[in-house]
Amino acid sequence: MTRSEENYIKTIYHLGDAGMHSVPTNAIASQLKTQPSSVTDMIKKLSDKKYVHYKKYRGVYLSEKGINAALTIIRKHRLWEVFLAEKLGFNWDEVHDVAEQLEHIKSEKLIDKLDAFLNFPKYDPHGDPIPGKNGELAQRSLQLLSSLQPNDEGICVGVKDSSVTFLKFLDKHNISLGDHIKILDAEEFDESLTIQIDNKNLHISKRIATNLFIKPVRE
Amino acid sequence: MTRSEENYIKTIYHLGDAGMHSVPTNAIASQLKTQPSSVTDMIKKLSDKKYVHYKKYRGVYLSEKGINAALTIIRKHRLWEVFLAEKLGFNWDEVHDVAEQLEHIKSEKLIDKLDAFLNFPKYDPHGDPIPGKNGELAQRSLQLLSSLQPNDEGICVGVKDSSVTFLKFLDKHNISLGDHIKILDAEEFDESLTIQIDNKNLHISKRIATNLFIKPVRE
DNA sequence: ATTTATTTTTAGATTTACCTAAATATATGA
DNA sequence: TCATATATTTAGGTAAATCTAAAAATAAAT
Ligand SMILES: [Mn+2]
Ligand SMILES: [Mn+2]
Ligand SMILES: [Mn+2]
Ligand SMILES: [Mn+2]
Repeated sequence: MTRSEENYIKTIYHLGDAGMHSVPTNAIASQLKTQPSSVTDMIKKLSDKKYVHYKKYRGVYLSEKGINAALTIIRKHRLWEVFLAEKLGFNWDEVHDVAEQLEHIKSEKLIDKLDAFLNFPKYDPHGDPIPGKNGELAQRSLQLLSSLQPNDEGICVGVKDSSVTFLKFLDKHNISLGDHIKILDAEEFDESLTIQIDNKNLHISKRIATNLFIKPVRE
Repeated sequence: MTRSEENYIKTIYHLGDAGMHSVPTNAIASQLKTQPSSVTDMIKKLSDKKYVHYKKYRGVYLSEKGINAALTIIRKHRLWEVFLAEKLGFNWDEVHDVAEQLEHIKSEKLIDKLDAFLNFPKYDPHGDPIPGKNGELAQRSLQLLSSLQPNDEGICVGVKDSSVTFLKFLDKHNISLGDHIKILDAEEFDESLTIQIDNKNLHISKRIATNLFIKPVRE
């Protein structure tokens, strides 16, 4: 698999919700910042190679083979992110771009050894689950912070938006994964929330609340 | 710089003895397993970009810019080799191929952090010096084992041939870098040597002796 | 100094991953 | 339903890095 093929497969996986539904050509094009015609070309190649199912004008979705390929790349990407953050001291907003390169290194042994070296982590620095060697994905019961009610409590376990700006915003307000969060008040007007985090009170907008994953804890 | 350009620069550096003298087209072609005509094409590009000095039919040699580029790539290659061997437990005959891929990852921050994580190593697993951030190369006084006389002693600090077969041979006979070696006897007929290593006596052929670097120690 | 052999370059193709512009299919909405 | 808007594909092209075959330059050998 070429680097380009890998990037397409990964993109189709993410856009198609883990290979569940089909993905329109234009969505892939805008994600990869290429022209739709380039996507059509590549889709044909991936289809010939049986990574995707494709019917003209009907979008693509990943085959079993394609899903496995995607999971392998995502596994590598996320393990490298853990390495960069845990071992090299990168901030969580810096790991993604470098991991985009490292994910294409071809060596099964390297990934297995890296996995062991990192102590078989289950989640990456953004709280996303790391697929196992055979593609197993940890599934957690988690909800968006925005869906909680006053007095609900939980642990912050992931970010939905992992853009640099959002991650830097969280840093600025001292919100990190693992933090215990309790909803103190919900403002009906703008759906903003007052939360208790790290024993301090914080008022956050709806926008923020819809991008933080919480694992609820029984009071 | 593209990956291909980097590979050419690195090859020219090695074949031209650290950029000292010029390198014939065919040498580059056979090293990179490409056709001489492909080399000519690339050389023209590298010349346009001022990485090499080139006169038709006269071979190429690296410019100052080219030497710096080469040292950067070699620095990355060797740091990754140290990482693979020291941190991930790769054997020294397995690190090179993976490092060939890792050396092309583009992130200055990554390399600086990796360097620090590894505790600023001066040599790679084969005893080759690791260029510093500004291209400084440690120079040691070292000679080939084959050049020593009976009763001379030294520390084994590097391999000249770092092919998988030679490294595996050394493993088999328990020869590793850092070992103290003393010449017991030199056979004039076939230039083989009897050496004391690790308190055991070993008889080695000329071929072996010309591929081990020794740092002599005063008796 | 010629001839012959070797090395290197040129000329012209090929493959991959892109692109633009035009054609065509699908979706939307009056 | 039929016209219009949008999405997608086709057709034809480009740049990078390769290749083969042929031409030209250099080196080696008589
Ligand atoms: Mn990422
Ligand atoms: Mn991530
Ligand atoms: Mn190496
Ligand atoms: Mn090495």
